[in-house]
Amino acid sequence: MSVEPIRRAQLVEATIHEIGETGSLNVTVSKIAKRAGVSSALAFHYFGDKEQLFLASMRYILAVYGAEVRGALRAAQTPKDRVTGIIRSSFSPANFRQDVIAAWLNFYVLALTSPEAGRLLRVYHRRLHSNLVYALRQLVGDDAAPDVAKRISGLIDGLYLHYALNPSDSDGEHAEARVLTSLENEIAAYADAH
Amino acid sequence: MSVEPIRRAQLVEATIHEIGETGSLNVTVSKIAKRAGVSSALAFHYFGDKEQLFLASMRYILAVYGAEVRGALRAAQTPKDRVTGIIRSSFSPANFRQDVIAAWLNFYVLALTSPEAGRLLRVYHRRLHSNLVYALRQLVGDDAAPDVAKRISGLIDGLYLHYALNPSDSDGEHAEARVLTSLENEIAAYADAH
DNA sequence: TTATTTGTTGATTGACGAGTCAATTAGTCA
DNA sequence: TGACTAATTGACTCGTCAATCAACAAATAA
Repeated sequence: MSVEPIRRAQLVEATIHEIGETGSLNVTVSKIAKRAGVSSALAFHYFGDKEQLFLASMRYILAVYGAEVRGALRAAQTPKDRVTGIIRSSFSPANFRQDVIAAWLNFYVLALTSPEAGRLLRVYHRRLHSNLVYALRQLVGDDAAPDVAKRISGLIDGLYLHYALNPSDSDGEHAEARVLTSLENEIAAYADAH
Repeated sequence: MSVEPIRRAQLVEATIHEIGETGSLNVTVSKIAKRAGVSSALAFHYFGDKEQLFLASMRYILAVYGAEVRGALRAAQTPKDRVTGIIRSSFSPANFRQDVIAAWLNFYVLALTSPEAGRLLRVYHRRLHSNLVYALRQLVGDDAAPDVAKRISGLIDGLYLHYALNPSDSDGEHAEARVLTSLENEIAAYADAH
């Protein structure tokens, strides 16, 4: 069988590592290729240009995250399990690796100008939102679910950002616990209203 | 009187504009200088290097934001006014300008590797946090205030991010309203507990 | 007036990096 | 074996850009 998928995976992983080390997209394709053990020309051969290489890396990160969420949803017994599963997946160790954090922040910046990056990001947001809405319906009602979902997902991303930028003052578990507390607040607020 | 402060301000503003247009820090000092109507050499003369020029721009943005918050706090009559004032300042039009958004996101990326940027960001976070805690004490009690503040500030940054990256699906007022709703939830949760 | 400080720039450099391409090697299969 | 395809690279191009510096202009002081 062909080596292409292997090389692609090597290059994607090298890209993530390299971005994690320098903290920015100012990484030369040569360095990435060297880390992957191939020539830079090969990276261009398989990915066309640097942006595509980075986008492939982001798709990989998103795929890993998506798999984790699906696993949590599959294991969930109750509606609440579903929501907490999504939240916990968002704060899983995989997402808190230094290189994954760096990739995310640079992805945000890229999304400002690259239509393709913007699309990819919006797909992720929509999926997260619809997963949350679906799980929240039975907890806070059909009407409130979309708004609650916005608040939960906003909090997830905001606390993730805080952690990413100041790991010393809060760890992943803290951040996760904070979101879960907000979830309780939301459920309680709904219960009161009924 | 000397022209230095004028030139510095021109360069800072030009930097912010230029970053807003390209969406990234990949802006040449020459372009910035040209927009400011001076030579690139002058920019280096006044700021030393590119990073310092960008950090000066961020300090400017933070100063504008800080002034807005102080104004809101000064005008506040009740504890709740104080909190809503902070929240509203965070979502003020000044913060939603395309160039300010771009500056913020790039600032986050830079904070990953530049100690000076990291320090500056942490100063901002601490100030926001302590403002919130102070205002929240009378609303949710001394014990809960710090945790509530973390959730509110997380939500502010998260929703700001969402707006920044997908302006079509939510505008600034929406985002602001969502945070205010969460604030009500927090206050209600505290009231119930007593 | 001359001397001195302040403001300013054009020209230059040195390093780097994305992307290309012609050429080589390794693998496949008839 | 030889012919064909896939995988891979070294060397090169072309452009870019941060940073420097020597020199010039303008204002200010003596």
